[in-house]
Amino acid sequence: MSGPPRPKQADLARRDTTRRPRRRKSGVTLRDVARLAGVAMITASRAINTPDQVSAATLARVQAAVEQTGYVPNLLAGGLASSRSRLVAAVVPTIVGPVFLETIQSLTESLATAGYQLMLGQSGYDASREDALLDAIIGRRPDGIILTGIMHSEQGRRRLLASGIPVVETWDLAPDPIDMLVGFSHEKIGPAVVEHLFARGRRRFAVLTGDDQRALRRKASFVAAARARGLASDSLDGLPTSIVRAPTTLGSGRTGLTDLLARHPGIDAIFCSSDLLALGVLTQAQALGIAVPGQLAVVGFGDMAFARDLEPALTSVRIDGTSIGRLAARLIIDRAEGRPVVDRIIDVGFSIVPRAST
Amino acid sequence: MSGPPRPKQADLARRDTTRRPRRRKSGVTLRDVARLAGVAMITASRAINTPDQVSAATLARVQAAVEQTGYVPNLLAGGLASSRSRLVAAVVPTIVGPVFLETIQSLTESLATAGYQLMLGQSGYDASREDALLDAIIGRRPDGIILTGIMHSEQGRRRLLASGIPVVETWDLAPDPIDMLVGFSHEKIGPAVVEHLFARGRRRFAVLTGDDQRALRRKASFVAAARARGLASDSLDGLPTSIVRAPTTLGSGRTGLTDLLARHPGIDAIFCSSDLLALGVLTQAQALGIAVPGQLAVVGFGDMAFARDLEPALTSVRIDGTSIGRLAARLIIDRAEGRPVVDRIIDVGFSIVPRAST
DNA sequence: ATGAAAGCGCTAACAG
DNA sequence: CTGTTAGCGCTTTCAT
Repeated sequence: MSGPPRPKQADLARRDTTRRPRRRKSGVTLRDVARLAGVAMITASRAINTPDQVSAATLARVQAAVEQTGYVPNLLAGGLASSRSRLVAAVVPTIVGPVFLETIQSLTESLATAGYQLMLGQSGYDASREDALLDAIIGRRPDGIILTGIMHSEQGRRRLLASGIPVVETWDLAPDPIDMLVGFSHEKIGPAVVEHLFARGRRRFAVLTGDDQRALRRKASFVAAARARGLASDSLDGLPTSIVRAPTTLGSGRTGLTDLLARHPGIDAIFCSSDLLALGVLTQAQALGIAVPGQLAVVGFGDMAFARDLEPALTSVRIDGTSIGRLAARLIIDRAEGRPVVDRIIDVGFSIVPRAST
Repeated sequence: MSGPPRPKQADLARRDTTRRPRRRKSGVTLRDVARLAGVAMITASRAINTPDQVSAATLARVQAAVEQTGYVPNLLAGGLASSRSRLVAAVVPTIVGPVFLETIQSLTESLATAGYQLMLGQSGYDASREDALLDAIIGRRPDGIILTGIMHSEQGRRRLLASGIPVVETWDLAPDPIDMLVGFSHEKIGPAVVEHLFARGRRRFAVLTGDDQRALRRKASFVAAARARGLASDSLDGLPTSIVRAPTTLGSGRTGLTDLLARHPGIDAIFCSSDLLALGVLTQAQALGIAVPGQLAVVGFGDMAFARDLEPALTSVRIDGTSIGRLAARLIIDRAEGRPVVDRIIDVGFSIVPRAST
């Protein structure tokens, strides 16, 4: 299996090295383009990246050479040389569950338009993998990191900080952001929903929620607001509550309603932590012959596209996920291009979209 | 605004250059780790990447140095040197619309487990951006590219081929794959659904479909199979059909049913090109007082999680998106690690999950 | 098991 | 506007 002995070769063409040069694996490089265009590599580079810095004639020759060779710049090499990877990382707990989809979508688009690519990481609900994920991300030296959802062990925060990479946290209004922030206050949502329901004559509230941190904070603010209105008892958690495992599903909405009704038959309004949960409640209410909104008012969260088309149409808390994505991308890009970032903390707010279900 | 004049500095510490060396932007490098551990860079590299090749004592020293410095390897540099980026690109038409979510999810997980990251690109429904996206992807020299959905201009195929990057096409069974393939036959689905409905006594079929290529091919195979059964007329398209714009929504399902019913009051079964569309049909049927499955049978596509929890539970064509993602990842990784790839074309098939709606 | 040298392909920093 | 030189941080190749 041993290869042929290395020939003691004629040294005419060699300088003073007996080593075999590393073989080139890939195809066309900038060197080839430059050679073909009859310019220096750096000139070819400028023609491609900053065409203004090059004469029209040169530009045309380089472009022709690119065309002819099918050259595609190696962004790994470019990134290494310039410390600008043109990569942005996004971390989501999980991609299923439609909550962050809009945000990822608009993020991808905004970034692509500016010449950046999105790298996607899922932190899962498992904290141990978070560390490996962070390494994988930081190791690629992205121009920015966008965090959606949880992911803030103190350890993680420190490593992000130490990396020096711009970070945007989203979908929340943390008291002490790592760097930049695009979000809204989960604490303000509960009171707003309470007022909405109260104004429509509801008095016996219940909550059906997933067990993730944000949803639980919305629930807490809902209960607190109800208590302030004198609508929550001091026993139990203050309000009839059913907590289901995240990610929430239509099925857990159905069982959740059944569960709540069994324990608290008198309720006349339910605040759900997702539209999917609310759809489950609607479905189960129909199956049980409970009139919505007649006997029961239902409020969702997220205002997914389907909410308006349900029967009855679903009242929901609307978060503008598209704006969140667009703004987060802008923050990162501004920072990467060296532009001043004016608002490091952006509150996109929320709204309640009133529909037939309340 | 001019900076201070460059000092004509003492040349003691300099060699023969008067240039200012490029400043190091980032922090800890392998050089620092190696120095601290008292070994050569390459040894530190081996300790990190191939620990078996290093003595236990050296390994411990390097690990300690890594720990102490907080070193995170620069994967851009590593990728450039080794021609292995450990990046895999996935192209989806759009991320909203839950069809490919499962696949992306399992792709991300499988890749992360093996030390690879996923880069996400959206081709949109716009062919002009496809080209820019391809450049952005190829430029990063990913170890593999996974295609879901459309995206095959002849031009695009050629560029992918020329790039030499492993490609996996998914969610289809193309006659002439670019490279590798994990999918199923859309053409076999129509006949299977026809048989399913026929066996349940349905005879007057209709189709409600999005206007994307795959859905239209499923529809065509459905119509052809119905015709073979003698259940399609030769007029029109052979069957009552309503085509809505992709991405499909609950709302277009509602209007689609209304539309179909207005033109063809006698239909007793509808094949929908997505579960969301089917949910819309169910919703509208309920609003119109049409009994499902009594008067109308409904079949969806995708078998989303919610299908089983609907009222009535939805019969749907199940595609194992998770398997597709896992298998696609394995193909890419096997190829990247130099393992032989045995099955370049994998048919994951499909199944019909019979539920109450038929 | 460890190391020295030579790049990977590109761009920053200067000098015309 | 164009070119020269020297790296970016890592791994390959060959040698010990």
